[in-house]
Amino acid sequence: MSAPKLAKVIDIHALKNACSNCSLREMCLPTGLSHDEIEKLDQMVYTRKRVKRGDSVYRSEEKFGSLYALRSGFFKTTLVMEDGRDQVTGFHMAGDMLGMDGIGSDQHSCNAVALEDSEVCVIPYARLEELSRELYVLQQHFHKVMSREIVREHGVMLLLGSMRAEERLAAFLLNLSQRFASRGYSPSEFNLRMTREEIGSYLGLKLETVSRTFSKFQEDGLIGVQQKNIRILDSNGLKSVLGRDPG
Amino acid sequence: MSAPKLAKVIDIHALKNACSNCSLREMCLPTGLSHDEIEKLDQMVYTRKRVKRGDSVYRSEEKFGSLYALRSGFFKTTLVMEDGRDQVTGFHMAGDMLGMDGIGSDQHSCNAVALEDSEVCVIPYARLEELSRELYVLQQHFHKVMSREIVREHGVMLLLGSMRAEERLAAFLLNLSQRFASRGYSPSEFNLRMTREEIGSYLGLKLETVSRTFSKFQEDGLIGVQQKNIRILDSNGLKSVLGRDPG
DNA sequence: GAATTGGTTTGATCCACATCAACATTTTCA
DNA sequence: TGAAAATGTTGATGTGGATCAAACCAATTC
Repeated sequence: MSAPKLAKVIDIHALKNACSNCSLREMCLPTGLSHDEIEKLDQMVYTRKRVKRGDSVYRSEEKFGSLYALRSGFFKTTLVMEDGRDQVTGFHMAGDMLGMDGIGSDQHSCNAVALEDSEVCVIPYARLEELSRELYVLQQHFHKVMSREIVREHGVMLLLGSMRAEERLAAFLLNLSQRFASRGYSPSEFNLRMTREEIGSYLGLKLETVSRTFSKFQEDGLIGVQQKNIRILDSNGLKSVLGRDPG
Repeated sequence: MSAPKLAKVIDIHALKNACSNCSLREMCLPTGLSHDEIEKLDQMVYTRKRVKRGDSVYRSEEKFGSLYALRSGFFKTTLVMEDGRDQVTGFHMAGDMLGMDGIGSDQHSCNAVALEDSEVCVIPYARLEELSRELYVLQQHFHKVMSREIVREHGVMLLLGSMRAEERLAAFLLNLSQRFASRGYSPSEFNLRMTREEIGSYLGLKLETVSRTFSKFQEDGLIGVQQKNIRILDSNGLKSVLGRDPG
């Protein structure tokens, strides 16, 4: 694992009205805000960072100062144990918010690593708190974003604690599919940005098990796999893998 | 599993200055607030509920309206899958905040069940949002509480995804011990409020494995177990179980 | 276009934990 | 108080996924 590198900082005042013009405004912070209110956001979100594949926006133990709205690209967040074992705690795509783990202790508690060249909007946290005291809708939306992160993690706990390998992978694929769909991409064909090992880490499985399970799903006609390219051929079939008797 | 029962509602205007006089004010919402500010909280938190063992403060799918500060007692939160499998997602004790899962979708996504007769303070969520726009310290503290819940869940994901049975149970005991300690109880002797099955569900293990592992720890002189009573005899020993080579 | 590198697939074997089963102990409540 | 129900312990056995090992494939790099 390489040392963290400095990501490039871009002044987006040049790109007049950052949030106002952003295609993600319906699924990001501006959700529900009026035009005038979004202009206030624009003043707060005044930098973007390019993050190259493999680099991180923040690392565990680092001082917390900002949240990051993922504008384009793909991230994983990871935790590392003292003995080196590490665990992927999430995969994140455009519109997702990163960094909320840092608020509670004023320092980050995981690493946010780009799985492809990405771009994030930097949201200085103090400014966000300030503005959300002023704009009710912003406050409300921010709370929802945090709450949903809690619920998402509940779901992962259910997956890790109660599901078998096939169920985990099916749930994973269906979740990805649904998230791509809600961003306007095809729910039935997409490219994985992460390796089998990263999928395994997220799902509490070894990479060989992930690979074998992909092959099994393919044999069963549920999906088509070719390296990182996934086609979902029978999404109902995948759904029925969940909660099915083993065997 | 019995149907939810109505918990008893108590008017705490009678108990003048609810939060002001509460012994938990240092670890609950009032943290960091001035005397005058706490008095504003008092106006917001105007009911308490007694919740009997086995009853719940809220259940999955129920409309969300309030958060609950756990004043005394002990809770578990659980998720239930369609096929009936269920997963304990957390154990909660005095000073903890329950219900934040409901904010994102305006309905609860898990069940909060009392493991012993308990008492919660009802915090109407709309009032909390309002007041936290007014009181910076309250806003800040509330955000920290949510963030810490996210971090806690990260920890559980690490546990479920990367640890072996002994490590999980050791981590569980150390966590409980530390939480009792921070509440002024003995970190080295306490009574479990949950069954082996509930521990197992939380840790992604079967109850037999939990029981065997307790016995093993006892043989190794790490803990003393007598049913629900736990004495931690060698907390460093327990710590060294974490991250140790299998065997 | 050969060689290297990082990732993936597949087979053979192993083991940690699940499952099944029997019994012991504690709690509940008639 | 005593019978039934719930919970906990322990042993014997089974199995899903881990581990070990060997190719294979795709993308870089020289």
